[in-house]
Amino acid sequence: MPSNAEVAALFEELAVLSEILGANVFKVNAFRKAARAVEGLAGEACTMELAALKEIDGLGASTAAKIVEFGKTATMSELEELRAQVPSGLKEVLSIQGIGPKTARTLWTEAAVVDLTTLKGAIESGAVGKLPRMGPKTIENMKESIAFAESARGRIRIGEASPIAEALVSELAKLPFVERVAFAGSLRRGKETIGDIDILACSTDVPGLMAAFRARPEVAKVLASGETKTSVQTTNGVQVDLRVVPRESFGAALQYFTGSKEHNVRLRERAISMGFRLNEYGLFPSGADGKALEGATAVASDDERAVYEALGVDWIPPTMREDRGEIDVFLRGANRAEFVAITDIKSELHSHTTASDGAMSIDELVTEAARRGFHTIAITDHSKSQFQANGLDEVRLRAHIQAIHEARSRFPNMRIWAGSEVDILSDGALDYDDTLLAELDWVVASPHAALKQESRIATDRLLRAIRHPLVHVIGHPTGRIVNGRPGLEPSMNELYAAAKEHGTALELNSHHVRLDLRDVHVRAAADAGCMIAIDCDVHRREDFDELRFGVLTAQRGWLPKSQCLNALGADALEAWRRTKR
DNA sequence: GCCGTTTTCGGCCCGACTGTTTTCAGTCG
Repeated sequence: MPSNAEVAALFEELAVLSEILGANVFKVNAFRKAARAVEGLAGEACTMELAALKEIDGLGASTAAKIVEFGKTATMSELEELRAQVPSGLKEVLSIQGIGPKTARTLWTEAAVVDLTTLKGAIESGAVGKLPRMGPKTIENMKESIAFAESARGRIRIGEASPIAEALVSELAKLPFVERVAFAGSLRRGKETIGDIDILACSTDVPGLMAAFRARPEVAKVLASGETKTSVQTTNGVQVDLRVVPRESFGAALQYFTGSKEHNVRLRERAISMGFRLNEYGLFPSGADGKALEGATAVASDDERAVYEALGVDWIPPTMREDRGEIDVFLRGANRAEFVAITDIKSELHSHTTASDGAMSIDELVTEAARRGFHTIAITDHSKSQFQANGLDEVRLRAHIQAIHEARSRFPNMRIWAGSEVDILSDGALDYDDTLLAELDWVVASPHAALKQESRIATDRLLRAIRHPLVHVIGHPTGRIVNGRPGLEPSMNELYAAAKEHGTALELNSHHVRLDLRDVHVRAAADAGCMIAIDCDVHRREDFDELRFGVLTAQRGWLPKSQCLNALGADALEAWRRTKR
């Protein structure tokens, strides 16, 4: 069964192709809106009935029918027709900075451009220069953008972008003429990958701030520098944009530059319906004709929270600003769950010691967990099949269990569980027999090998582990690596249903290269009533710091505190553990 | 193509910037 992400990609393609063909921009937007609606869906779109699909905000008769058609026939006839009309290479032409749908269409129809190669040829031959609005400056920019696209690294992982952004913000904050500085954009929203880093600042000396920014040692190249915006490329290839705004607009600008674009569109629509206009300078009353009132004072502008509140909405966490229904949930006075926060996390349920491939001893690990304010730590070294990770055979595991039990007397205030991260073998069997598993306090079962299995086989493999009566948690359920490998692609809905039925938790592995479950999975699992364990899969001391990425992802998945194992108190968590023993 | 406590038709978010223009189209975020 095709995933929602696949269906969303088809609507996105539909949008791009119809855009190139010169379709009504609102129709194009409707396709994009449909893509987001499908992406954010809890259930699997292709299994839903036409009537149910039409009820979804952003889908209508036409888009719902396309989903049904795709579910039945694995094709979308309208998309196939568009694909037949537009050269497939035009999509890469459209992805070049500065080339939009109008230009792409003109290049194609007037200069026979069908991909990047023919575009470069048409520039060299002078054919592009003969087109309307194609002056020397535009062509020069186009050449640079092509070169950049051919060398660009693409999006980087949040765990790589965060340290760069935090270091820059903290250095800029030290400058005497900097009043406020913060990062915004997808980094603030906690997305798993980041395209570029947006930093927002207020300063009493804007030229001085711009100069100081350009002079930072991590800056490799200044891409552009004006009165309100400077763009640079850092030595590790990341683009950073610094935008300077008036102090009284900081809150509105922070809201605006945090996005997402789609969330902002919804918020502005709401502003209009309430007789306001919202932009990056503030929320302003509008006149009877809907236009901005000349010289009107902002209702809210310096404080981001006030912008939301003036629109009758409680402050929405940046992680949830994706136009997935959050504005309705945060309407003032609406009933909603308490979503998990990093301060709620009081246990680590997946960790490794030097017994397998970790860097800390049992005592070092427990000491660090205690220092972080946790009440419980589960020690879960690798099982025997993970020989490259020094996995424990039965004899070593029994000795390790003994050593963990002995550590309890040295840490009377900590609950220390003897556990294992047991491999889920390719057929779904576990790497130890049930007798040994029953001697453990805590069992995390994870797939490590055979991560390219066909979907049905992967589903059955994971279902077998979920149904196993001695398994507490399924660790990094898909085995994907962000920007690395796709991992297993099981039928997630079957996993959620089984996890709910058998009382088995699913892990959200916090490490920024894993983030597995991913945000949309967390949302669907939470809707299905599953319990989620947010774990750091600790190998080294600093791995505990990965927790923030796990919590950001959990918030992006709207995880209620009540469905997060690590947010339970010590006794409640103990009681949950015992349901499997 | 979607949507409706003004609407089933006629709207659909907003401003900055750039390069090309002689008043604005196109792109971007």
